[in-house]
Amino acid sequence: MIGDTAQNVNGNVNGNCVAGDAVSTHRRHLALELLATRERFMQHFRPVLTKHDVTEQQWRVIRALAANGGMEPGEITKRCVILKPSLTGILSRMEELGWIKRQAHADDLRRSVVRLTVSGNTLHRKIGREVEATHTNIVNSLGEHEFAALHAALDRFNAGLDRLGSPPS
Amino acid sequence: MIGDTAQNVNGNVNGNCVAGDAVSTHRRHLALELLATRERFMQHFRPVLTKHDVTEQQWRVIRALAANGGMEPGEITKRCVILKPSLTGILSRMEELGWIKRQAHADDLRRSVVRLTVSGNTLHRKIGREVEATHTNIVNSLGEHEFAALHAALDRFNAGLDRLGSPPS
DNA sequence: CGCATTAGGTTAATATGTTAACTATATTAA
DNA sequence: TTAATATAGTTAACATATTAACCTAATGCG
Repeated sequence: MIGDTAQNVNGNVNGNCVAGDAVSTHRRHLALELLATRERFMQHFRPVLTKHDVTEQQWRVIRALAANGGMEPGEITKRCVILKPSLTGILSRMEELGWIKRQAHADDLRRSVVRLTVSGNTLHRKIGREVEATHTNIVNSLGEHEFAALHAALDRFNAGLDRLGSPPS
Repeated sequence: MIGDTAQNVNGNVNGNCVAGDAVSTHRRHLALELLATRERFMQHFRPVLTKHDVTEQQWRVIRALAANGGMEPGEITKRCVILKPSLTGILSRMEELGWIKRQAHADDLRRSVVRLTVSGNTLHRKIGREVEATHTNIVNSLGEHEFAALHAALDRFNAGLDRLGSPPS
């Protein structure tokens, strides 16, 4: 990835705007940049997860359960940013792997409560150590300020989205 | 979504840290927050795309092609943050829909060049107008500063990742 | 030239994302 | 109490994500 200027067939370089574009093609695309940044960041952690045969989503669920101790699927979907139909399969597989268990809710027969098993907790500690170590390395390399600044910018942006309200679903 | 404090079965609230957690469960998770923020932001645009039966990924490709006029698949994967195996199917479907065409590369028989068709360009202008309008609404509501600040924070963070180099693949 | 290596894309298998429809249970109100 | 409605999860169908293996064409080099 060194020296590939990514010049396309038209002779344009790096997506610079060309005259005559009807719709704005030159502004920055926040959603794409959030995606790209997350992707670059995650690349540092993916080897750790892959090594332990855990998917990103499974790791998110494990971390949420380790932090909260017992959650209903509905809670998990919100905290882990996973849609309900996806979570159904994710939990099924995690249950088969013996990492979690589901128990029925006493009052409401629709609901259930998900918990980490002992081996699930063990897995969390094992992977967690490596993830934290990797994270610490990156923080030390980039500086805590960069992280704090990005978190702060995200907070302010989210606060703005809060004020804006929900989109017309 | 008003007044749901998300209290879990253990009585903990909002994922606050519990005593005795072996691995750090209280720090902020940047990757998750980038994902969540992007998701919340995208919710405002999803209705527009859905209305025109275009997926997020297809829209990214359309926008990239509209801005660059002709790209090789390899370029598209980088700009749109789509892996090669995924792009294969995405381009096939877009070709069937008549939005793009592929032509062979003169020199290198492995490569190909992807371009928007006339109807692909029409679709881009149509959706683009609505997307830009939505975007303008959000910017006006949140203030340009919030966007600029987040973009700047992302830039600085990415610069830090640049200095860090590629992860051990 | 002949061969090993590299690069651009595709295929395959499995997991997840996304929307809509559906089941079972709860809740609400007439 | 009953009928309408709402809620928690699942199922179904298709699109995309992810990794590994594969295929073909191009490159580098002896």
